[in-house]
Amino acid sequence: MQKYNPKKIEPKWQKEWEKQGFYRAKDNSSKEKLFLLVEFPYPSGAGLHVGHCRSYTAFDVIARKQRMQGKNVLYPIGWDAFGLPSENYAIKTGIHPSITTKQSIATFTEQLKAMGFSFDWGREVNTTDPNYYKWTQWIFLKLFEYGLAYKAKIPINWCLSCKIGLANEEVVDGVCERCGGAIEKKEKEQWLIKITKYADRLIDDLKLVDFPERVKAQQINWIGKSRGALVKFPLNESQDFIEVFTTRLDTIFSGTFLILAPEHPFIEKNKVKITNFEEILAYKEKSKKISEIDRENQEREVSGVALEGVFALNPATNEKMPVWIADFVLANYGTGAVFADAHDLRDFKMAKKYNLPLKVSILPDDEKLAQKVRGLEECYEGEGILFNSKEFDGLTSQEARQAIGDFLKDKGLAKEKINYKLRDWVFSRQRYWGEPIPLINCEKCGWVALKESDLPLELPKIEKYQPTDTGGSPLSAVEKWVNVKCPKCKGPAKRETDVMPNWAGSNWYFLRYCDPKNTKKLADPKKLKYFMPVDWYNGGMEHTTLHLLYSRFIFKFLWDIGAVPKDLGPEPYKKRTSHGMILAEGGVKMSKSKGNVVNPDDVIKQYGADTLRIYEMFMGPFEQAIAWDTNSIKGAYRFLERVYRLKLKMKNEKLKTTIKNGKIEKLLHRTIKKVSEDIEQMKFNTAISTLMECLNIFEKEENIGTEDYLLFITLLSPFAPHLVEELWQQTGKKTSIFQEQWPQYDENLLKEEEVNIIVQINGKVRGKIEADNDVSEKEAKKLALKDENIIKWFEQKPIKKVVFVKNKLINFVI
RNA sequence: GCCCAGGUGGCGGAAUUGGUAUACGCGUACGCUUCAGAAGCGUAUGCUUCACAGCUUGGGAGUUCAAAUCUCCCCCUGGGCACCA
Repeated sequence: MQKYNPKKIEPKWQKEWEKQGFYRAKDNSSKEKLFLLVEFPYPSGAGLHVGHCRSYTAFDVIARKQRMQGKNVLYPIGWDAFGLPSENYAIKTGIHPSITTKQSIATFTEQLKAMGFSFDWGREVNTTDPNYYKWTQWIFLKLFEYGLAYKAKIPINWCLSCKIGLANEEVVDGVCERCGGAIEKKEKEQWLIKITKYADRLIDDLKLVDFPERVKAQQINWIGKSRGALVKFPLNESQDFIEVFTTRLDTIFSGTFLILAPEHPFIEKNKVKITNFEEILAYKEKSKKISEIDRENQEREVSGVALEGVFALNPATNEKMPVWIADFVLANYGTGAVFADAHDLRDFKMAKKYNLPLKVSILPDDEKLAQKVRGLEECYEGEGILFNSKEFDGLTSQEARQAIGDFLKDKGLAKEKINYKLRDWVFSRQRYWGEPIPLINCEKCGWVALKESDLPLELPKIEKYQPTDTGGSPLSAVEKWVNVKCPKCKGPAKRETDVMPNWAGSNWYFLRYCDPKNTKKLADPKKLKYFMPVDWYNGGMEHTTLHLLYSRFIFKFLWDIGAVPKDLGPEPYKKRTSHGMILAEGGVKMSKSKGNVVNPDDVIKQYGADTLRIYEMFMGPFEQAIAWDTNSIKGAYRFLERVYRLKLKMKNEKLKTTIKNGKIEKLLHRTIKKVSEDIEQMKFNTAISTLMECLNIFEKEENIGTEDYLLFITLLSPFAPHLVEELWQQTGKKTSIFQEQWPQYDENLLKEEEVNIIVQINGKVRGKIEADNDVSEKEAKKLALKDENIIKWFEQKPIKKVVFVKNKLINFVI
């Protein structure tokens, strides 16, 4: 007997499908389009991860089904290939990143093809290809042209021993990730992008898209919009003032001192007045060493130092306020200064510690709590009724914010202000393996953009990938490349040597898929108009804040300047979903160092790609993280083997195609409905369990017609495409299963003629009766009371009440 | 601290419009097949009990004829955000 042999059938059909070009999306089609987007992988040396296989299989299932439903599906793939691992590898070995990248891409391609994914390989993009990054650079020049890219000095994490700037993610537990050395904040010139200009739109337009609520919440949270006021605190005996941002203007009457961030420019400016300047400098030095990550530790005790010799005035009470510095006040949020009062826990702790004055101005409703608050036994941070606030006494916090705001505004001491947590986006990296920034710095003309015709500005080949001692990019050592003539005045000038961050290439790749070979534009507007927006974007949770935010921003910008057609609307993605991670056995993360990485190649070798696909779709809910279980793969393999054997069994027994089996027909229509609906809702695990149930019945049933069997395998085809194609063509079909129509179900065939009705007594299940569909209450009652097993429970007691649910149950209350 | 998701057999999970809890799969046991093993097939499998029956969806209370599903309180796990003024 022939055995199910995936090793033989899988490569055969993969070749055949590629030859036929089934999966090419057509640029011009009268069909409705469907743009399915998965996050393109970083081609690492480690090879394809089983996690990639999970999400790519999920969308492959949807793509295959939707094609069979008549859609022109665009399901593309590409490579997000700039990045640190290749560069670090180059530093270690001297092998150019372009070589390692090429090798990795070749491996990934082979692996993806072995999975049988129906990608449109004709549209492959690669962020490190000059023909691609030409347009990444073009977008940067547009940002520059529209004044959204600017250079500024900002503090970065500086590793003292590696002499290199680190991203926040590279600082682990306050020390350098690579060498474990100390980190210091250092000011450095960086290119920044004014994403803050789009903050409101990035919040408001979330109304237009279908993203999970938590993803929307994360985006909103990251942007961190808060409404408040800017308040001026005049300085004693001076015209000067300190400006403070607050959202709690209602508490201003309890403001008893001011706290500045240690980095606040006020300190340097008022050097002369401050009598304990040495002490201040020491504190500043100390706080420099505390990284952002350590600041997150709330258990840390509050600390601070007074600026001796300086006083401010509370604009509401005119009372004198000491001015302090403390490291819990952040220089880059608000104005880098706060007014401290009894209604903020940190301020409260600080006042207690250093014996600073405290005053209460808000009282809670709760009398008992109010008593404690009044006695300064407890810090009350909530809203309440004003107290100790002159004419504003008795107002609610909300009313008071408005009233006090108006009062101070009249005196010119306050104005409304909306503040954002979102910072402008640092767009420079002092690295090699990234897109060169296409700008030239001329002593006379300043920053000058390259002409569009001079793009792409190719990354020069170099020998040394190590960053320079001064923290400059490795490119800054390539003098021939750096020293150029100014495009404007032809005088001596220097290229920018920083490169773009990883995000640059992934911000807009979905646009390039619509028209990947265009040399004149980033993509033809006509093609964009047809394929965009992305109908459904799936990716990892780790990208739902930054990548999503950045790419939404870039799309909006391109939309604003007319680089993408206006009628598309301001959002690139209609719908976003996230897949759960695949963990190693035991629920820990897969990692090379732990040696628990599952290689998809090994699974394919042992069981075949179809088994891996079925297993990963069946293992659990798609959006949930789940641990790998080697044992369970067998179940997926057994299922496919049984499907294969059923075909053989049918052939041997010479079953005819004409068998009409009402029971099986009904089963199939129920299965069509459930599988079709489950796929669209990404409930792949229950879709497969429904198919398994169907097979279980098929195996027990003698009278299965070929037509029934073919319908069943059609439903299985998106999950196990190779096996089904093989079985399909073995029945003598000359064309591919994937040229077929997706089956439709008949509403009338979903109903059963007979139903089981549960009989309950006092809510407990005591039996069940078989009855015709839609049986009446009266009839059901009669049937139930005939049954001896049910009657015995009544024990002569009278029936108080009967609850009847049609086709489900009858409950007697006695 | 705040926000979100979740807690169901030995395991992954199903059922959330309130209406048979444990579908489907893994594992386990026994049997068939085999020289033997692997694979396969069949049967059983929530817990307690010889049985009758009772109990069971993190814990507690409540609403209801009826609760995994709804309400309240508490506990735990995972994820995100966070000295944000």
